[in-house]
Amino acid sequence: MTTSTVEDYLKTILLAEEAQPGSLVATGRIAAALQVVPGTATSMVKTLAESGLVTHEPYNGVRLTEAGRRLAAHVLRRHRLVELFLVEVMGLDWSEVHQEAERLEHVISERLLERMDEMLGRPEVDPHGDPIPGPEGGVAAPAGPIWDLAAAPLGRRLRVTRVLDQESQFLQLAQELGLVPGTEVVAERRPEGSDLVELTRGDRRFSLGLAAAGKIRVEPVE
Amino acid sequence: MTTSTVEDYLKTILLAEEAQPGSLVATGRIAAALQVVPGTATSMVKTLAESGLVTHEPYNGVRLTEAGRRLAAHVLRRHRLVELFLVEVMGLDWSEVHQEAERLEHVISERLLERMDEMLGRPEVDPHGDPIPGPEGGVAAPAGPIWDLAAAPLGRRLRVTRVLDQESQFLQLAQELGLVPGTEVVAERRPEGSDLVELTRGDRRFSLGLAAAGKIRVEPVE
DNA sequence: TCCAAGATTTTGACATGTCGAAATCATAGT
DNA sequence: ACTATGATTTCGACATGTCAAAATCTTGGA
Repeated sequence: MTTSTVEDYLKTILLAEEAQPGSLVATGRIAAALQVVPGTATSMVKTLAESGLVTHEPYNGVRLTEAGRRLAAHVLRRHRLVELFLVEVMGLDWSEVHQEAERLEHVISERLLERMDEMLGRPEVDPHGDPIPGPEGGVAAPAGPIWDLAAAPLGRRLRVTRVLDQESQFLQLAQELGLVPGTEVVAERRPEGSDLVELTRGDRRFSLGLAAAGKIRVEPVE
Repeated sequence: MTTSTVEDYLKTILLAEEAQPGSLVATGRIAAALQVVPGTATSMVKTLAESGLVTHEPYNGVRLTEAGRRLAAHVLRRHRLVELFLVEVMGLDWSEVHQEAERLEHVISERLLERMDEMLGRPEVDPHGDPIPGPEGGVAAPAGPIWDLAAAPLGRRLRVTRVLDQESQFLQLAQELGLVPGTEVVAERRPEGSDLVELTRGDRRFSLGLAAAGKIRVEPVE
């Protein structure tokens, strides 16, 4: 049986690999993400390597094996289906489901997971727009260009597709501004040196710092 | 933070106290219920005693303190609300929810628990008829006589109120026979020395061994 | 009363996952 | 080409929860 600690490490490594495709994941990044000291991450990585879930190049980094990737994708599937379930069925706020899912993802049976998936209509994304891996671990590839509000062209109609931050504080802000997956916005201007972008949503105007804007993925409407 | 191991021990002790009100709980019973060797239960009991959750009379047994009882009741509340939720909302079979709840009970937040309670209409019993402790730990006291099918008077209309076994095999059998909380049966005869009771439910007749019959709680109808 | 059988506790050991601190490695900048 | 800096690894220690086996206690029956 894989412990929930192992599941957490694998999930973290998968997310880091997706953030930087092709490169090895540094043990330091794993340690930071899981809030443990670097030595702890190293020793756990060695354990994972002995179990054949990752390959470890000492002093260099780590990469999931096929078995590790499969397991990690399955944890992520549970996490994201649970998040969507908590929002859609239980009526919890999207800013508070991450933590809950963080614990539930380790104890949900296949059977219960299947029921959730069925109730939700085989969804492809969670409340934050993050793709939900299928039962076999694959994710639906996004079509079209990948923009965010810090880089998307000005003056075009854009639809929010994804919010890349799980902090409840940021999510509450995004919700207040209406920057949730599905809503439409236009990036009007990025004044030189201002480090922010001016947006309109319907007839509301507001601004967002570029760091925050970079966490809001969008796609062109039509 | 109380670990889920501690929660399991407390819950086990609470159930054992309820089964034999007034008497101390033997460490051996705890060990058997939790599938650990006796020495393990002893050392855990000592830990619980140091935390002020139980009082321990060495070689004699253990009893929950007020703090321990409150915590245990809360675990039981989570367990039973989750069971009911899984049956009512998720459509799982009552014979398979116990194991699932056994894990979920340790990771459900207060918030999610409250949502479940609300969705279910503040229920008082779980799918097996077991009472659900309130948020403060109290349980609704059953009114009237407490009978089971091994002892209930013959020839009277009886309503099943509770099934005292969580084994999925037994629960499946009970379901096939229609011996689930709410249904009506009559105990017709208990032939001398036969070790069984003959029952009717509607126009169906069947028999049940006394050991099994003793696990089916009933109350008189009107 | 005394003892044997059964239950309980004690003891020493182990697995897991963590930390702090020392040792080691990689590499950017001179 | 060297070195200082930052990242990584190693090492020893600890907490939790478990087991196996030895020691201890309780108690019913001769």
